[in-house]
Amino acid sequence: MSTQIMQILHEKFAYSSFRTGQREAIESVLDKKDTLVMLPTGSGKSLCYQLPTYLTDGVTLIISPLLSLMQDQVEQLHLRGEKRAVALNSLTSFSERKRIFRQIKQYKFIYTSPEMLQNQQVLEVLKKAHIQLFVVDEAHCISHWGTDFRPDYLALANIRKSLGSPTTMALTATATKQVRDEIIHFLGLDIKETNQIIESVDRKEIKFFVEICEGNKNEKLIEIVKKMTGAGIIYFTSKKMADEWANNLSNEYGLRASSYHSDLEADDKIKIQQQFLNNDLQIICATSAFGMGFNKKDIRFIIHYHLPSSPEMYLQEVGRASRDGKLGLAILLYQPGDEYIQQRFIETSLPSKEILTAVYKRKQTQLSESDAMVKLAYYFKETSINLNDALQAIEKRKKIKYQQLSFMMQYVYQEDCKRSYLLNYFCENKKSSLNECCSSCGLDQEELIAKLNKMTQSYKEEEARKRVLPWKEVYNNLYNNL
DNA sequence: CGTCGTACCCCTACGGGTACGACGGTGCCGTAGT
Repeated sequence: MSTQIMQILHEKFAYSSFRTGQREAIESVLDKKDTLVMLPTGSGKSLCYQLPTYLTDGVTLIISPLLSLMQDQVEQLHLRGEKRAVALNSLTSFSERKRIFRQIKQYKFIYTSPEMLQNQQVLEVLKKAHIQLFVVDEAHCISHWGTDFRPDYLALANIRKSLGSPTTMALTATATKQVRDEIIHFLGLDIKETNQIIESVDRKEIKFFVEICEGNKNEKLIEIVKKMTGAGIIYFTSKKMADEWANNLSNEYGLRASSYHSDLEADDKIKIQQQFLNNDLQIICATSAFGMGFNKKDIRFIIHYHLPSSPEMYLQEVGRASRDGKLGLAILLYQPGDEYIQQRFIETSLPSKEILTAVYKRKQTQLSESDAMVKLAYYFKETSINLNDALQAIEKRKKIKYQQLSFMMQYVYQEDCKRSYLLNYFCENKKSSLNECCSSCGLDQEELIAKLNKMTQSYKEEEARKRVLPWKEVYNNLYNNL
């Protein structure tokens, strides 16, 4: 088996060795063990399910949170010469869907959404397909989004069961012990039998800073951004602010900036990502909509204008910097009162007592079942025998969210090592004694920025060296100079 | 918290001031209607 694995790695993926965790994950599912894999972003998680797919009969079903992610993965497989990959979602045309249904058994990789699996026709077809590996990509979404605004994520255990309980693999980059337990729970896996492959969430190359502002946050943001020459993301908690700042930075300060949030059309999202990748844009002013599945190697700074909802969110967003393994800067700008937005989100994102009561009393006339909040209420109804239990469960959820928020507040005011504090949340200890670690460890921001800018400069020079003039251009230049 | 929209007031006319309340974020799918 071992030589077979290496052979596939070489032939299909053109790699000669594995990165940390990959081999273990692959061997685990080949051994038919349900597996939870937590590897840092950009460490090749898709290989963990793609490779074993080639060593088994049958189909691998991948549940993915975003349409763009599905399209991306399918495209990459196609480019690698794997034609037996397909995405089954709302973008699939009726005729295409019919064709997929007809030849379902011929595919090796089927990508779909949790919502799509609620469609009985889709499920019936998949039942016939002999799914041998059930994969949940970005599995923290089960816990984060499922319990929040995409309740269909919570139905995956039943789906999995009705597909004959295939070997299951959940992949994520950041999940606390609690979130990992929830993933296992909502997939209907046995916690003792599930093999967990966990790597550290620490990204040593990213340096943490917190700036506590007293009414001068805007000036502070400008001050920092003006110094930066490399690529960066500024995260906001409001779409409007993201738009305003993107305009402000480009019109007033001549920076190449654009905003990114859920109001954008899919085409524009792709366009902006592409421009950022090509360094046609230097700065993205984004809401939390930006980043999942996005892989730009040389992002040098991540600034948070608003307070993130949790340490997980913060590490996810910050983790988009420094994929090249070189230095990166993470700055959180905090102004007293910033936590109120998050508090409001907590208070309004769970079903109210009124909705819950209506659901329990089946007063369906006033309820639209497509409403995520109502669906979530139904979920609480299914899992709690009576209304009081459900209300208590909701209170418990709220409490967890408040704990996460208060952890971020403590992070802001933490005078000891910021990194250690974040790692503690993930039950990890800071391994090496990093002197150059964070603002609490006495790291100098100016010096770091100078280093980052130097790095960006050498990147640009390298790119310029690589850029050899195409012969046509050379010819035209010569011709024009005659 | 900060911002923005709306209702209301004043009391006669269209407009300015203010007080109060609402809102801020993440994505699938399907269906109605163009």
